[in-house]
Amino acid sequence: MIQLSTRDRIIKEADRLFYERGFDNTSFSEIAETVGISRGNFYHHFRTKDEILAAVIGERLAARRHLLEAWEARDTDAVSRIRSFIHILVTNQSKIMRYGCPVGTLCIELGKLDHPLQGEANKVMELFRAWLRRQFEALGCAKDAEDFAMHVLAFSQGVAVLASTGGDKEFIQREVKRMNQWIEEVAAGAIKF
Amino acid sequence: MIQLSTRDRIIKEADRLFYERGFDNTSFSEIAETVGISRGNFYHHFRTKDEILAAVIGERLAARRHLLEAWEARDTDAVSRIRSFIHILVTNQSKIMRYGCPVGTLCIELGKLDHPLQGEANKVMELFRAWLRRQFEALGCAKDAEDFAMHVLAFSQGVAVLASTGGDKEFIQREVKRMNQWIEEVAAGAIKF
DNA sequence: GTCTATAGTATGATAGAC
DNA sequence: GTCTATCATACTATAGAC
Repeated sequence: MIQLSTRDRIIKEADRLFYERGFDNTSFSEIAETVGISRGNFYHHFRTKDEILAAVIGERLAARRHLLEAWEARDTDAVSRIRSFIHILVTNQSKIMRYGCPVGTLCIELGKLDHPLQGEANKVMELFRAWLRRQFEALGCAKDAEDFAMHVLAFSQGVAVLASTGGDKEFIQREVKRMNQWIEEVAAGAIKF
Repeated sequence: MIQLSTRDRIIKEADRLFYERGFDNTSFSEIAETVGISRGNFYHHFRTKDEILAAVIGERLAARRHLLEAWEARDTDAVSRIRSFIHILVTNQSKIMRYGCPVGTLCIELGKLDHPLQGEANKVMELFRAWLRRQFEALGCAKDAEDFAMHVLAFSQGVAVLASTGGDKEFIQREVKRMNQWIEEVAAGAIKF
């Protein structure tokens, strides 16, 4: 177990707080307090709030990239890979039921704030979309791969939103089952549109 | 054209600003400025920020209730009614592509703020869910009506999130078409799960 | 009902000692 | 690298004149 640098500890806690409480609603004081350093020290590592947001988004991008690569290495067929993606909803069930999807909620918030880093946050969604698209292409859905990728993404976002506003575990599991069934039908060539 | 009272004008503008910029990110000054009154006068009508949020949610609840009643009066069959619900995505296309769904984004934001009025905001989602459930029951899906209602809600939320983070008009229309097709299959009894 | 003035607090951010 | 001030600003909210 390697000791994280102060900078990395800040990014880690900011990441968590931005997710759980929202970016705008999280203050420097809160992050500093959680990390266990003073506000002044905080500014030694990050000069502005946008700087730490950029670092958090960068970290999220890298983490997701690694995750997708790991699935690509582990799962040999495209169907299993897409199922791995969908399974995030089950793996992160309890957090999603409380705070929704970290990617979707940040994109939405930055959009409303008209924040300059909105485009950066959207890149995480982009990463998923492009990866899913490649999987559907590998499945032979050349023409519809983009459409199918967007459909899977929209599905996962919708489930996350509803799970965090009154949904229960069973709801998530039912929807995941439904989506897995849809994937099977797509793979079998049963779905044209 | 009846002249709105100052109170109603405040609610109307606050509703719009909460949707477009978010609740927390909208200040009293901004609302007062938009309405064209002073901050002091604002406090004559609403004493706290939570008071105006409660009024906005109450107004939204009433408006949606009327909308659902109007559809129930206009559309005689359940399939048409559910399609009317789905069609909101097309009707409000341009705003959804910018700010997402007013209902979903407020619920998510209040959740992260751990706001006391979170439950009130969720009631709007609840209203949709119960209405959709009744439509599916009328369709003869007694056992699965709740599941199907949640599925339609999740679908609409997912499309709204993705449309506001890189989606285009065509994406919304493709998904609406896909969902309408699914409704037809449910009505025909082709879908069990 | 509408206004001006102002209190009190929290925030993002800086300066400078150790 | 870490800390203790400190600043300027924006915000919610109140008091009181007209």
